[in-house]
Parts: sequence; structure tokens; C-alpha cells
Amino acid sequence: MPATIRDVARASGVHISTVSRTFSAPHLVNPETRNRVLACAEHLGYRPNRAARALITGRTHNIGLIIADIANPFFPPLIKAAESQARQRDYHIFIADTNEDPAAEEDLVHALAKQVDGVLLCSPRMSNSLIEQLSREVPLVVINRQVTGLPAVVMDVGQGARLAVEHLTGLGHRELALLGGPRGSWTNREIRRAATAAARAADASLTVLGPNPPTEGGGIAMAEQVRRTGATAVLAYNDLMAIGLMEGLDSLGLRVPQDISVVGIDDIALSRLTRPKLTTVATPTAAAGRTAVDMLLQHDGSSSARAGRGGGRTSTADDRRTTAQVSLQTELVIRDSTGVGPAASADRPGTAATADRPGAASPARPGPHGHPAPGGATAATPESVAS
Amino acid sequence: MPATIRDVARASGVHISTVSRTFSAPHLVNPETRNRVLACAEHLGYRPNRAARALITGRTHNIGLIIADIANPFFPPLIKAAESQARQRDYHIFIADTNEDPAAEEDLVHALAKQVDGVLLCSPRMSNSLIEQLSREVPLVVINRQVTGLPAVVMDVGQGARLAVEHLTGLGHRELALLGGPRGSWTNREIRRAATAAARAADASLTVLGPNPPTEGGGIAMAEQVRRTGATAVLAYNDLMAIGLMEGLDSLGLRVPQDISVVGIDDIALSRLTRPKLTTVATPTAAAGRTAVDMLLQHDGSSSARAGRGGGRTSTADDRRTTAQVSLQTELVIRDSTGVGPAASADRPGTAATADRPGAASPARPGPHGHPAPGGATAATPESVAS
DNA sequence: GACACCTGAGCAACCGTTTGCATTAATTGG
DNA sequence: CCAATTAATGCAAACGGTTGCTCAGGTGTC
Repeated sequence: MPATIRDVARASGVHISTVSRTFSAPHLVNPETRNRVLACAEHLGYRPNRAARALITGRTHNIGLIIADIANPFFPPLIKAAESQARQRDYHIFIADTNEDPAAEEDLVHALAKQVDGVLLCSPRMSNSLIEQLSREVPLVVINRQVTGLPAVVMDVGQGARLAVEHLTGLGHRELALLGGPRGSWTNREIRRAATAAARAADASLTVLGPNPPTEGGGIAMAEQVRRTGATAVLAYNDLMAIGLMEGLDSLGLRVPQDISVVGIDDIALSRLTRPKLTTVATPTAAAGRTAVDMLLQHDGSSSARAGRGGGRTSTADDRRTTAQVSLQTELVIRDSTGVGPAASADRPGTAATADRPGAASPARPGPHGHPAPGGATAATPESVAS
Repeated sequence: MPATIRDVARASGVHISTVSRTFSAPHLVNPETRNRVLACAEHLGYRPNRAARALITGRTHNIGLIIADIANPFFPPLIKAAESQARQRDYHIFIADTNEDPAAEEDLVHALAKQVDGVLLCSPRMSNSLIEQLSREVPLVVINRQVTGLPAVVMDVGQGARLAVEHLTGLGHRELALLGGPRGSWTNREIRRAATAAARAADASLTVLGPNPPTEGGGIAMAEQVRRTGATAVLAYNDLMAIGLMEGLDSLGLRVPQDISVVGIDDIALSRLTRPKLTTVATPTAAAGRTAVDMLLQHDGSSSARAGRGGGRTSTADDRRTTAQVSLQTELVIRDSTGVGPAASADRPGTAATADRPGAASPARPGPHGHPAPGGATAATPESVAS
């Protein structure tokens, strides 16, 4: 039903190759003919079939983006940034959601494989070896994962987790809990490793809970278990879980931060809207999206491997340059969900007096009900210590 | 680099058509040969090129889903439902985000056109005529929009808005405000129409504000203006704006619901986590996603228009059956952001006494801190009146 | 033993483009 | 006025598959 290049050729009385050139190399065709062709095309409502074109050029100008769960507000900023970066280079992004299911991930890579020029694998849950294998089918850039030989961009949550633990121990907490995330998550492992080390260094105990689904529900459901650990401060795998946890603790009659402190990771927009506002580790999601697109496009900018008609196996020298692995810094954003621990509050007579948070090392923090305008209010991390 | 069907044919000593059939019609090939072919394919890491296959079969087994803004939590449930419905029928969904930009919408339809079997246009911002035109390029199903001649699934927000206004006027509010959404939104027009009518019917005044960006930021920014209208109750275009508005009102020192009542629309998960919990109009987003996929797949289940080799213009009788337009019911979910208005509170001595919400017609509402487990807590709308 | 029938595989056209090369006509230089 | 360029277009082979036919050989039936 839709017009093809042949219809246009017939209508304008030229060969299909002329029509083709009218669109992909206009300077090669006589302005007069060009206009006639254009007019016919317009009239017939012709649009080049990008799939057919891709078949021969080897370039689709599309990028696939595979996401563990679009319902998680953590991803949209990354997606938006990737999209805008891609658009600038005349690429489109197709997103696919896996529902945290490793099998769906593999399936989607196959589905996308030949319809895109490369795939951004964001917070994958499948095994490294599988990823490696899939990378032979389509160029891959992984985000929040390190797999040898593949370009990757990771957010240094380990550093963030350490800052968070130091913040908590600095407030006097000695019994900590870590609310773990999903199985298969590299981020989860990093957090665990760093938090454990930081707790040990500060001579505090840390109970690890999990794996858990990385959602509000996952946080709510674990409130009871968290209480049972006896911890006075909790670091959650992400903000969503932290928020759910606060909700759950609230149901249990525990008050945040008076009875228990909670720290999230990600700094999603929502974390500024909860009561209390969430202390969290800000991850540079937008930068990650941009960087990943850049890495992908740089990497396959020259490939295309178009073997000329008679051309034999002109094995183009494998110029696969250094497969970079970028690591992005994170920072701690101190808000209202963390307060002094039992050790410190012992020498303060009042009970609920910690509400104004005297000990927090956050001089730049806006007063309660200060303008929570988007983008603002990101108190800088105490300083240095970043490795 | 990746193996093609020809490589497999060569390796297994058969013709390419046999390899092809091994994958797309296994019963036509001798088990012995089949195994040999399969082994070779496996060994070479061969995967059929779906784009090439689509070129001739006319079916990609992909569906495009164009979304105004994935950062809006309203969409994920719709997306998830569409995905699961699609997966059941062996289809994949490619999502694209337009950033509320009509131009990006058009662009993306073109980009997706030949890579998918149809596109779900969700809450489009472009004009009806443009949509109609695009629908000649690729099968379209519109969501939250009615365009003549195209299959559509809409959520009856008009009804929801009416229920909301009736709820508010029932509580004694006489000065209402409507916090409008984005330009070009069908939903926005519907809400406005219904809310205006309902307000008039209840003899209350309604000030319409907008258009505004349908985000938290949009809500926050309008708090001051809302106050200036003197309204004691506000209906917002969506939950995100309602939540932003509550935040903004809070900064202004206005208390919800004591000083001003707020109602949202959508019933996103988040609306159950704010303080106060948001009264809102629940929209059946998941059902919409499922339905839209069904309509699309049913519609093009038989087309495929594969013209046999010598076959002339066998104009397949245009069996385009009734292009259905499904409308899904909405319902009001009463929570804690709405309270009695000035008229009613006049005969109540206490000031902040409305906190326990005596007048609300929501018998099924869970007590404060009842289990806010996902899926539960959806108090039924007062009853009937649904048109 | 002749015939119809079925199975399994090959042949080649086709999907809608792109692109290296050949062809033609118009232009330029000497 | 002729040879050599140059500009514009046509030709046909790809790209990686699918599929209607044809064909060879084996089996069953009378």
C-alpha cells in the first residue's frame, strides 16, 4: 500500500536509482529532475524504507536502550540524556524494558540486534559471560557493570556507599543495616563491598539484608526485618527502597530520623518530596546516558564493514581502539532522613530534639521549606575523601 | 562479520532455502538435515536477520510505543501492561519518548514506521490532521485521544473530573481552580470541559489556569497563582502537578487539606506515599495498554498484503472492520488531600479538626497507616452517577 | 510393471534500497 | 572540429532473507 521508490520512479519517469539519489545524494542529480522527483514523492506520500536502506548501508541510525525497569525513576534522566545526545547526532533511541528479568534481556538484545547500530545495556542482570557472547551479535555498551573487553560506564556507587556509611558512623551510629538490591546487580555488589569495608573501618557492625526487589514494595516489605536487626541506621540499595522502607517503618511506629536513619542511593527527584526529605547518594545519571551514547557512536563510527561488490575479504584492520571504561563520581546529599545515633544522643537530654539536626555536616542545606526548586538543594559532600 | 544464511548453507552443504526453512518451517525439512543445519548455525553463531526477514514477510513482530514523557510515573504501568500483552503474542515493544514535543512525535513515527508493525501513540500532542496523515504510513492506535477513523482507547477522564468536582462541591467548596495541563492534550480539554460543566451544575465557580507543563515543577510553579485565585479546592491535570502543587502550597504556608484541598488525576503509585496522601481520579492505565495492543494486533492480523510473485494487483477487499473506539471508566479515590470547604467548616468550631475527615464518603478507606501495599487501598467511588 | 502420490530439497524471483560502473549528452580546451 | 572532461542518468548486482514452483527419487496401489 505505501508507495515505494519504484512508484516514484514510474511517476516521475526516471530510474529508481535517480530517485534514490534524490534523497541520499541530492547534489548528484539535476535540480530540475530533483524537483520533479520530489514533487512526485510528496504527492505519493513516499518515504524511504529505513529498514531496507539499513540492509545495504549497514547503518540504521537507531540505538537500543535496554532498561531493567522503566517504572524506576532512576532511569528517566539517563534515558532523556541519552536521547538528546543521540538526537544531536541524528540517531533515534528505542527503549525496551525487561522487568528485571535476565531472560527478557537476552531476548531483547536479539530482537534489537539488527534494527539498531548498537545497544546500551543498562544495569543488566544477566551474567558477564552471556553479555560477552551477545556482544558478538551487536555492538554493546554496558552501564553500571564492568565486563572485560566491553566499553562501559559505571557510576562509582562504591565511593558513594562509603561516604554514606561514614556519614552515619560520624553521626554516632554503630549498628548499621544494608538493604540489598536485586540479584545479579553489579551495583549491588559494589555497594555491599564498599559499605562492609567502611563499616569495618569505623568499627561499626553492618547487617546485610537481601536480595530484594529494588522497588518501594521491596522497601516496605523489609521494614519489619530491618527493625529486627536492631540497626539504628540503614543504607538502602536505592531511593525507591529507602522511601518504601520509610513508609514501612512509619507503619511500625518507628520515626525517621529520630528512631532510625535512612539513606538512599540515586537521588531521584522524588527523594526531595518525601517527608522527611531523603538523605541520599547522588548518581550522575544524565552524564552516564550521554557518555554511553558517545562511546557507542565513537566506537562504530567507522565500521559499517561494507564489502564492495566484487570485493573479497578485505579484512579491515581491527582498529577497535581501547575499550574505555569510564567511572563517574557520586556524591552524598544530606537531607532530613538521617540524624544522630544513640551514642551521640545519649549526651543530649531532649528526646525528639534531633529534629533540627545539629550534627549534620551540611552547611549549605536550605532551611525547612526553603525553595525545593528542581536542580537546587544539592548540598555538596563534606569534601575530599573521594578515592 | 556476523554469519549469514549463506554461510550456514555453505557449511552444512545445503541450499540457503533449506536453511531458511529450518528456521521458519522446520516441519518441511528432514530431521537429519535439520539437525545438521542447526548444528552449523549454532557453531557459526548464526541468527536470522529480523530486518531482512521483515522486508519480505511484511511483519516485524515489533510494536512501537510513543510516549510523551517517560519520566511521568503515569506511563510505566501502561507500558508494562502493553509489553506483557505483546510478549504473549510474540511481539516486542520499542518505546520512544518525545519530551512533550509534537515535532519529535512526528519524527519518531517516521523513524519507527518500517521497523514495527504498528505504533501506539500515547497521549499525543500533535494535531489530529497530522495523526491522520501519519496513519497512512503505519498502522496507528491512539491512546488518550479521539481521531476519526482511527482505533483509539481513551480513559474517561471527563467522568473522573466530574466526580472530583462533585466530591469537592459536596464538601462545601464553592471556589474551585483547575490546574490545566499541556497544550495539545486531548485529556486536558476533556477535563476542562467536564469540570466546567460540573462546577456550573453545582453552582460553584471554577478558575482555569494554564496551559502548564504536566510535571511536579509545573505544579510547584503555579502555587502562588493558585492562591491568588482564592480557590479553596484545586483539581490538577495529573498527580504529578498535584504533588508539586502541594509542595508549593506548603512553601507558601498553606496547609492541605485544612486551608486548601487538592485532587489529582491518574492515581500513580506515588500518590499513596505523599503526606497527605493524595485524593485522585484513578485511570485504568494497565487496561489501556493491554487494549491498545489488542486493537493493533487484531487490526493487522490479516493484512500483510503479500503480493504473490506473478500476482497482479489482487486488491484485497479492504476488510478494515469497524475501527473501534474504546472508552475506559475512571473512578475517584478519596484519600487525605481533600477536606471540607469553608461553607461546611463554618459550623464546626475547631480549626484543624478536619484532619480526620468526617464528611468523606469513603467507607472502605483504610485507616491512617493501614497497609498501603501495592494494588490495594483503591476505595471505590461513591457509586453510580457514571454516565 | 505402470501409475499416482508424497517427501525433501533446489531454483530463482522478490522485498525496497544503495551504489560501482557504464553510457550518453553536453561542455570545454586546443 | 575533434578529443577529453564533466554532469546526469541508467543498469544491475548486491543486502539477507522467504516462498511458490519444479524436480528427483522413493513408496504404495491395483
